[in-house]
Amino acid sequence: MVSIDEVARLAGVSTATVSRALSGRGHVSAASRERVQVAAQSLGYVVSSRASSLASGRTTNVGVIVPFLDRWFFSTVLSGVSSALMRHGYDITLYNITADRDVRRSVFDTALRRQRVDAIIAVSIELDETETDQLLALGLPVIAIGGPNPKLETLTVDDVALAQLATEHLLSLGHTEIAHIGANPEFDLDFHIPTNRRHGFERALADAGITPNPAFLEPADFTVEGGYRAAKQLLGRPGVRPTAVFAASDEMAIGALLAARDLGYSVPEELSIVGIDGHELGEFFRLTTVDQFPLAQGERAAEAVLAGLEASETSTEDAALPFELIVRGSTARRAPAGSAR
Amino acid sequence: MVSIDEVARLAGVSTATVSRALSGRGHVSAASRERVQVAAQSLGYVVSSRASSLASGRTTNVGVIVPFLDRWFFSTVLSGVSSALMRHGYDITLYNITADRDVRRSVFDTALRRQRVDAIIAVSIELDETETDQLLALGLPVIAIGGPNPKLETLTVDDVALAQLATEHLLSLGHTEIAHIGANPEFDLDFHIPTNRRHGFERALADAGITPNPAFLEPADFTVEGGYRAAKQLLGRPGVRPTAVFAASDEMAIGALLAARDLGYSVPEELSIVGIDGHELGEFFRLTTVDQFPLAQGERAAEAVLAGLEASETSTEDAALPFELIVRGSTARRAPAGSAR
DNA sequence: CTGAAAGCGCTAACAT
DNA sequence: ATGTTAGCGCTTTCAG
Repeated sequence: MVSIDEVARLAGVSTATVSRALSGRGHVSAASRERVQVAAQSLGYVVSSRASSLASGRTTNVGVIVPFLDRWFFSTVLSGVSSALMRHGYDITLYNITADRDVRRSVFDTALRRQRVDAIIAVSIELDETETDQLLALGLPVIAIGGPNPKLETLTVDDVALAQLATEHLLSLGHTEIAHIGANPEFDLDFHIPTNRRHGFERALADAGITPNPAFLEPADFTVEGGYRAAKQLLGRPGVRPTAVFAASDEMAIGALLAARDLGYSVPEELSIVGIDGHELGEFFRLTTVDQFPLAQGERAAEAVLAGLEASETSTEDAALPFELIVRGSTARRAPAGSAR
Repeated sequence: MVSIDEVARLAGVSTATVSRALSGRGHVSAASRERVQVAAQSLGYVVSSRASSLASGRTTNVGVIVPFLDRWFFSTVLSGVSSALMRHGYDITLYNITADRDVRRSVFDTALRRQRVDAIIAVSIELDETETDQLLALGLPVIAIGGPNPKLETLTVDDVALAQLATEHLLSLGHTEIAHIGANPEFDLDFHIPTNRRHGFERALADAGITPNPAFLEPADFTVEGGYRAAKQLLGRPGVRPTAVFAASDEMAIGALLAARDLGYSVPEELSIVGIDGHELGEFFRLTTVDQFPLAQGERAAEAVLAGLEASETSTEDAALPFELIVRGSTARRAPAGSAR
C-alpha cells in the first residue's frame, strides 16, 4: 500500500500538506492542491482509515443496527441508508441484532464500542433502558428509525395515523363491517407497531360512530401466511362476515387476498382489503395500501446522521415521516346489501 | 473511553501484558491473565479497533460486497454471513454495488482500499478483469459466492445440475411438454445463472430424448411479476399447452402459480410447476423447488474467510454447494391424456 | 513470562 | 500557505 510520504515526495510538499489537500481541512494553495491530487491519483493513494481514524478520531463509517436482514422492510430501509451513505463517501458497518440474547449483548458491550464508527442508525429496534444508555455513552450521534424513544433523536412514522387513514379509506367506501388482522398483544415487539396500528383502526371506527366487533379482530404475525390464516378464520366463520379487511401490514394483506381467492370471494367486489407499508409486491397484487416509503426512510436517516456529523449542531428535531394512501384494485365501494352472497 | 494504560495500571502489569492477555497472542501467566481480564471487565475496556488495527494490521472486520440488499436471495445470504461472522467476534462492513457505474467504481477504487477489512466476501457479483485484479491487489483473502471466477476462490452451486434435477423431477412424473420460464439472453448478468439453468433444463430434456419446443421458452426477469406474465403467455396461446413449467427461480414460479390460478388451471392437476432457490414463501405456496440453501451459503462463506484468516494456509478448494429437491404440492404426475381440458 | 520502547500512517497544533 | 513535530492507542520486537 502506498503511503502518504510517497505522495508528499512526488508532489514535492510535506505530508501535512498532502493531508490538508486531500481532506479539505485547512488552507492549501490551489497549486499545491492540484499537484497533490495528481500525485495521489497517479500513485493510487487512498488514505488508510486505520491511521486516519486513530489520528483524527473520525472513521468515515456509520454503524447500522438492524433486527432483521432478511425481511423486506428492513432490507429496504438498509438499502436506502446504504445508498445515501455511499454517495457521501461513507462506509457502513452492520450490526445485526438477532433474537439470541448473547449476540445482542455482545453488540452493545463490545462491537459498538470498538470505535469503528462515527455515528449510529438504529432501525426499528426496541431498546431497553440499559441499551439506550450504552448507545448514548458512546458519545456519537445516534438516530433511530421507528420509535419514539424519548432519549434518542428519532425519525418515526405515525402508525396510529397510518392505520387511521387506511381505515378511513374503507369507511369512505361505505364499509362498516371491517375486520382487523394484526395486533397480537402477546407479540408486541418492535415498538408497539401492531398495537399502534390497532389504535388507529379503532380510532377511525370510533370517529365514524362504529363499535368494533370483537369477532372481527384476528391476530396474526405480520407474515403472508399469518394473514392468510387469519383471513380464512374471518371469512370462514358462520355469522356476520366482514365486507372489508384492514391488515396491519402488506404481507398480511397479500395473505388475506390469497385466502379470499381460495375461499371463492372476489376482491374487491365481495371483500375489500387494505394493507400498510408499501411492499414491492403491492403493485403486482393491485393492493391498496398506505405507503410509508421505507427506502426514503433509510435515506433520510442517513442524511440526518451526516448532517449531525458535518455540522456540529445538535440540530434535527424528531421528525414525523410521510405516508400516503395508494388506492389500487383491492378496495371498492361496499356492495349493495342485496347483492351479498 | 478507557484505554489500555488504565487497565495495565489497575492490573499491575505493563500494557504489553494487557495486550497479550486480551488478544491471546504470546504467553502470559494464568495469574496475570486473570487479573487483566478482571481489570478490563471492571473498567469496561474494549480494545480500540483504530489503534489495534494500525499497530497490528488486523481489523477484525470483513467486507461484504453485494449487488442488492433488498432482494430475498441476497439479504438471506447476507444474513448467513452476518450471523457466522458475529459469532466469531467479527464486524462486517457492507459494500453495496449498485447499478450506478460511478458508485461501483468508487467502491473498488476507494472504499475497499481504505484498509478497513481483513478479508472480503463477494456475493454473486460479476466482476470484470480489472475489478478482479483490484480485489486481488488488496492482498486479502477473497472468497466469492456464485461464480466461478477462475482467479478467485469460489463457493458456487452447480446451476446446471440444479436445473437438471428440477427438470428430471418433472420428467419422472411423466411430463414431456415442459415450458421454461427464465433465460433471457439479453439479461444475462449475475454469472450467467439464467443461461446455466437453461442449459440444465435442456440437458435433462436431451437425456430423455426430448427436443425442446421453442414456443415453450419464455423469457422473464426473475421477479414474481415476470413469472406471472410469462406463464400467462405460455398458457394463453392457442395450440399445444405445456403440462409442466420449469421456472428458473422460485419468485417466477410463484408468479406462474398465480397466473395459472387466474386463468383457471389447477395446479398441480392440470399444470405442474417447479422452481429453484428455496424461497421462504415456497412452503406457503406449496411450491416444489430445488433448494440451494442461501443462508447456509452465507455462513459457509463466512467460515471460509475466517479459516483463511486464522490459519495461514491457502487451504480451501473451490467448493460445490449442496442443493436438494423439495417436493411439495405444485407438481404431480401428468394427467392421463383424456382428462386434459 | 514480562517490560521497555519503537513504531503503525496519519492529523493537528504550533511555528514560521 | 506550508513545514515540523508530537502524538492518536495499541502491538510487537527485543531484552531480560
